[in-house]
Parts: sequence; structure tokens; C-alpha cells
Amino acid sequence: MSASRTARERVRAELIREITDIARRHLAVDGAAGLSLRAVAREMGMVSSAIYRYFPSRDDLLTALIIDGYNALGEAVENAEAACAREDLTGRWLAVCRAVREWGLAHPHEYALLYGSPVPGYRAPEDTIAPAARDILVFGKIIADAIATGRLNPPAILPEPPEIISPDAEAVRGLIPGASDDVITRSVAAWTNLYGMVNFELFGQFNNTIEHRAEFFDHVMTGLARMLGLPE
Amino acid sequence: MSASRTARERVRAELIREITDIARRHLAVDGAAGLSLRAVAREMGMVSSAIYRYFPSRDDLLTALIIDGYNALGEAVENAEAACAREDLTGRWLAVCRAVREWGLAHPHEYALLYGSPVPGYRAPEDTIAPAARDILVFGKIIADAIATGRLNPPAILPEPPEIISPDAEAVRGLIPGASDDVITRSVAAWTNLYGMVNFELFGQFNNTIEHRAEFFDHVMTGLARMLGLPE
DNA sequence: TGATGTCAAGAGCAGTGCTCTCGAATACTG
DNA sequence: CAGTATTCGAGAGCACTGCTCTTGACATCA
Repeated sequence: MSASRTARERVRAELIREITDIARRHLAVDGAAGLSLRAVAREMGMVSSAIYRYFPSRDDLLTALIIDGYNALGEAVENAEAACAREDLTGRWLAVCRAVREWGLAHPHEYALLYGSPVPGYRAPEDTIAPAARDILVFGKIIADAIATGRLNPPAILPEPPEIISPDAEAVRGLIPGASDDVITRSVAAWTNLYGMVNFELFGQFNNTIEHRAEFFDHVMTGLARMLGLPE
Repeated sequence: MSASRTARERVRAELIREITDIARRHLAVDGAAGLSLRAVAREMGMVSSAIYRYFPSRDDLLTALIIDGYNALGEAVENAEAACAREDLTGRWLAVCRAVREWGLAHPHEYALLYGSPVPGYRAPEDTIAPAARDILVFGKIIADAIATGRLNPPAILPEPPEIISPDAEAVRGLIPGASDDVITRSVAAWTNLYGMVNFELFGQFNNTIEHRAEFFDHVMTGLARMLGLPE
């Protein structure tokens, strides 16, 4: 634990950072499939084999980028939501939605890495779970706040969720304390709708059809707020 | 146009079919990224360069698989919907939803090719547009039937869509004649929710959370039917 | 100073998409 | 029917990939 050892570790950490930075730039330009260890090494003035001292395989580098991506997205969502007045529940929900969409538009390849087709043969390790939940945590807090302040009134036009999904709802309840199965079901549905919209826009399904995408997105997300029972 | 020419063209068509069949099998096992022209050629007992007589590039082979995929999915949706009683509008909608989900579960890699992250550098050619719309056509017909028979009554809990998306709605109205902007907006939202759900399930976002997926899916899709205004 | 561990470099393996050339077989035409 | 034109499979080759292994230089520590 001498100073010299720390020095070595520091240069090592610095190199790892530089590698991921370059890799992220390549990812942003060429997408995940075009990410090449050799190209990253070339840009660093290293020989390709040296990279393997820092990332044992290409998948490990991808994992690092995925974790960074989840954190970047989560941070964007947290910041957007934190800028809203606490009592403006619908505004907080809309801020979350817009933050997801805008981050996706700004970083399409990274977004695809997180929410697009899984990379074949790649299995996300445990380390990705916590960062992946940052945005959901924010969302859950909004619903929980609405419940706690007695301001969640979901319109009674949906059937009750079937008994059998109760254990699943229970697993989600940790994020939304005090929520009924119905509220939890609506929340998960709204969440999938949010990401479904962003997916459709980013992956080209709206091409030649929906052109006023920001307005359309806002309108649908506002409707979801109503379905969730958030106040107008 | 003699018989011999037809003979050559026939063997050519047969070879193309065989290549796509083998490629589809490889795709189902290894995913799009693992699809290798050389491997396909090897399995056919050909030399790799010979494949290029039939598909000028790997992307062209991928395009063929994408078109086949859209057609297979579209056919599955058409068949499922055709098996329903015409007057059972909600049943027809649910049949469409389930057909999409079940086809996706049965062909995850092909589904990912259609609705997952776009393959980098790959641009879908015109030929894919028509097959890609087969499922949407079925869906549009259900809503159009509901309107035509006066049985579409969307609950009035959503805000009106903003004026600015009217041109987009107009573009969709070809699929759902007689629909208001509000109905069209709800339809597109429901459609994205359907695919958002299937994406989340197939791409792993429900792992360790939602385990009773068929039941959850059915419940959410039933809720969407209510939002669309389909009769109970 | 000498032992230990870390590192970059280089060669090499097996695989990829793709191009080009060269004979041979097939189809069309005078 | 004979000659020409077209199509096709085979093979070599280019540039690239991820990854492994060995070698020699360097810094760290006892």
C-alpha cells in the first residue's frame, strides 16, 4: 500500500478510462457491431494485444460501456426530475419521459446497447443490475409520492389484474411502497409504453408516418399520466 | 423464354431458397451478428465466393431474411385474427397481440432483426415496407370495423391530441378510415405499447421481475382494448 | 543488488466479408 | 449443328477481426 503502488494503479485506472472513452466514441459512430479492440488500440498508439491487459475480452469492454450507459441515462433522468417542483407530480413524470427520449436521441447507439436486441452470446453480468434501475427508481418515487400524498386516482376503466400476477407485483412493490396490484400493473405498463415509444422512434418504426415526434410523444406520455392516475 | 432458360432459372431460384433456409437456421441459432456467408456456403458444400453469385453482399442476404420475417409474422397475425368471429372485436385485437408475442417468443432472433436495434450501416430497402405493414393492416381493419359498426367508444379521459400532429394522423388514416385524430393517436400508442411489451420481454427487461408474462401481457392488452374503446 | 511482478510488443491462429481471375458447363444464335 | 455468349463454381488473395502466447524491458520491493 505504498505510494508507488498507488501510482501504478493510478496510471492503470487512467488507461482504462482512456480506453473506454475512445471505445465510447467509436460506439457512438459505428455502433456496437463496429466496435473493434484493434481500432481502439490503434488510436491509443498501442499494439492490440496490450488492450487485453485491461479488458480480458471484447465483451468486458462492452460491459463497461453498458454500465456507463445505464449510469449516464440514470443521471440524466435524475437531474431532469430533480429540477421539477416536488408537488408537480405530472411534471415530474413528463420530465422523466422526456429525459429518456432525449438521452436516447442524443446517444442512439448506446441506447440500442441498453434497450435494443441483446448482443448474441453476451450475458449481462450482475454489475449492470443496479445502474439499470436508476431510472426506474426515480419513476417509482413519483408514484410513491402520489400515493403518500393521496393524489393518485387512477380512472376505474381497467379490469382488475388477475390474482396470479400478485407475486410479480410484490417484487415491484419495493420500488412503489403502498401501491395496489392495479397501480403496479399500470406503472409497469406505462414504463413499457415509454420505452416502446422511444424504441419505435429510434429504431425507425415511425419513419414516413409520425413526423411530429416530440409532440406526439408528449401527448401519449400525458395520456399515460392520466391512466396512472396522476393529477392534471 | 425457352424451357431450358426456365430450367436454369429454376435451379437458381432453388439455390436461393436453400441459401436463405440455411441462413435462417443459422440466424435462429446464432443471431444476426453470427450469420456468416462462409458458414452457409460450407454447409451447402460450396466455396464461399460462389454465394456471391446469388447474394451480392451479406446485407442482401439479411434483407431477404428480414422480408421473410415480416411476412411470417404478418401471416401469423393474419391467421390468428381470421380465426376469430368478426363481431368479437376485442377478441380479434387480443388475437393479434398474442400472435405477435408468440411469434416473437418462437423466433427471438428474427424478431430482433425486425424490431430490435437496427443493424449498423444497414438501410432497409423499399422492398421491406409492404411486408412490414401486414400486421398493422390487420390491426387497422379491426378499429375500422369497430368504427363502421358504431361500436368504438373510447373513454373520454385523455386530452385531445394537439393540432400539429394532424398531418401525421392523416397519413395513418389510410389504414383506419373514418378515425378521428384522437382514435388514431390512441391506436398508434396501443401499437407501440404492444411492441414495447414484447420487446421488454424478449430483450430481458422483465427478468427477475415479471414472471407470469402471458397473464401480465393479456391483462395489459385487455386494458389497451378498453383505452381504444373496443367493447367489453 | 537481486528477485518479483507488470507491461508493451510482436508473431501467429482461425475466422470474417469481399474481389478477382480462370476454366468449365450451359444456353442462345447464325 | 457449330460457334458464340453467358453463367457458374473454384481457388487464391486482401484486409480485417478477436484472441493467445512468448519475449524482453521496466519498475517495484525485500
